Amino acid sequence: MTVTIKDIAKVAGVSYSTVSKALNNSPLVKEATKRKILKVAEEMGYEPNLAAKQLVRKRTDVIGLMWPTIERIVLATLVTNISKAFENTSYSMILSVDSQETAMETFKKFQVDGMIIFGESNEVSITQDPIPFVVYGVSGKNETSYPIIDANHEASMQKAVKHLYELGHRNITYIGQFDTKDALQLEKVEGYEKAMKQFGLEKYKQIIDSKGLNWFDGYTAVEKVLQNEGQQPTAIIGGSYDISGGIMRALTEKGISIPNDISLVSYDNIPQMATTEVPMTCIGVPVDVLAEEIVHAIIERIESEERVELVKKLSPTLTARESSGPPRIQ
Amino acid sequence: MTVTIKDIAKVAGVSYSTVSKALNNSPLVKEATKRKILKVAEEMGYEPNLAAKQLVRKRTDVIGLMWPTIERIVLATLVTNISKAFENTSYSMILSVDSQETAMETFKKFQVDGMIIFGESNEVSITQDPIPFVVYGVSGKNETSYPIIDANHEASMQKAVKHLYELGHRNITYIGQFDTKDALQLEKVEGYEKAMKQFGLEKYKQIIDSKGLNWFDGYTAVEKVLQNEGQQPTAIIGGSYDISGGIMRALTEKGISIPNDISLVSYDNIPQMATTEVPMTCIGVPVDVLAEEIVHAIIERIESEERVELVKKLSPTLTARESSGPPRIQ
DNA sequence: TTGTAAGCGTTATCAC
DNA sequence: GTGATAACGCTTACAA
Repeated sequence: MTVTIKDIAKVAGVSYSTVSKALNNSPLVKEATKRKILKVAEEMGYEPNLAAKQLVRKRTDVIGLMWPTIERIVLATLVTNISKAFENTSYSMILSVDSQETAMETFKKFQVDGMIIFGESNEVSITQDPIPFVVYGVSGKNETSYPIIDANHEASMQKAVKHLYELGHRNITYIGQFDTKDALQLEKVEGYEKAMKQFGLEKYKQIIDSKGLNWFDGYTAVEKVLQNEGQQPTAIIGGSYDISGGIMRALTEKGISIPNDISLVSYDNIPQMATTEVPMTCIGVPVDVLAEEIVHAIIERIESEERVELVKKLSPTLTARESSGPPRIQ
Repeated sequence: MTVTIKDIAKVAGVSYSTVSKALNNSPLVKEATKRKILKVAEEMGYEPNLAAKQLVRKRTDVIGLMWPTIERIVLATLVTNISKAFENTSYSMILSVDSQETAMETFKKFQVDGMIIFGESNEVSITQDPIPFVVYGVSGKNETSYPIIDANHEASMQKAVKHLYELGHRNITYIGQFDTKDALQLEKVEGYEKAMKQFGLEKYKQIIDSKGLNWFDGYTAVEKVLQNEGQQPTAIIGGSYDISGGIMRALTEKGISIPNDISLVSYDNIPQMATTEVPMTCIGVPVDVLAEEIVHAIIERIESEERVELVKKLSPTLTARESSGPPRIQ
């Protein structure tokens, strides 16, 4: 038999409402009794019944995370981090890998207090729903009716170029996905272009379309770079963790030393960047920070009345590692 | 305000206990009233309250899936499929990506009816817990106290070799991870060895250690194969989806035609195999079948008393596609 | 500071 | 067939 507050009450010799108060750490109960009750509860192996609690409190302290496309590793890392971030809060998290509709159903059923939604294109259907949520994705230029957490991709590229510029680089090439509808990728490219302009490096500008976001896309793109006539880059910015991994591999195989011959800076600020063949300099919002922000955002959304600041753009960080250094003196 | 059965009762002009019965499709209520009540419920947008239901029924119809390592893609596909498989049942699924302990807590909190656990090495701590579960992983040779769903890896390799043998191949090389503690990988290698022996191909046996399970590991392994002296293989078996992808790429790049010069068969039977550069012949338990079996197993575990058949080994299927064909006539 | 009791939305057991 | 009514385990006024 599972033990309830009534059982505890009997053993502790108090009424069960007192037990309830003690368990909820209410100031209305004397310290001594509180301690005693807590001790008894502990001994009896009491586990609160969420369903009962929920029935009266009308809330679950649970957040649902909607993640329809589980097959991208950077997001996997983010999910893990979000999950961790919740451990320091009074909320816990459940995850659904179903379609938005199915996920919504599940979450409604469990009566989650809020939702985190991954994805760029968000169905309007969601908006009219009463349960609070935040979206992690590209905010774009248009207005939204729902809150979006986004990274400042422009600022990222700006920092990357600045870093390389200050090291002395001028020939800085960007390798990333270009011919796509993915707003995130496009923002990266734009950011690169702006930054190059800002530093007066327009004539050195070179964008290589990796065609995709995977390891191999970076690997093959290097070929294109090397085959290009004219000036060779002294530095490359890779558009994603996977792409940069491929770039690094390809350079190494060709006997091109990183960073002595070519410096490499990668988008995506995740811990895995520290353990690449050559530890990778990277830019982006560190994934743990990102996770914290997302968690914070949804909790605030739930707990506070005000609906300010729909779009939140997070500032990126540049983490310098061995893959970038000054260019070889010509 | 959310609508409850009492609200429905008022509108429909019946008692709320009748509403409850009607909603649960009880035979104790007249067809006519049932229809009326259902209609009213529909119109009022009634959504049952899981917490209340759970409080009295002592069950949730929810299964928890524990998935601590979200960063392997084959498992991602499996999770998606399991999630889908649950749609045809009365259960729904929630997912935790936390450690076993944290996940257990969450699941206890929600009072899930059962759990599916991914992983090979399973802590004993689990075993003494009252909530039913099944494990998906390698069953190995020793006894277990808990039910395991596993694929028959030996049979897979046997089918792969048989397929190639019957096409006329003799020089069949296996590329996979070898120097590892991962029981699953070792079983594959063992299976290959047994199968080669069975078909009298021992002298053609060749195992290439890919060192890892990723795309690039397959890609580089091809180099080793080609550099080997002596007979070149006319067929290769790749140890995983990713490995085989790398193998395929490497062969294509070297101008080696698949399947004309070399046939390729891959482990892992997932839909993605149909969309590789050359559609891939593969072996393994089809992921949808696997999902169905897992779902079936946990439900049975929950609903039936008998505790038979702890280990369940699933039979693999060979799906023939374009990447394998008869060897070129010498 | 503690206890009593109402109520959260259901299901299930009776009686009518 | 249908309707009262007692649970389920908990929180929370309100009373003592």
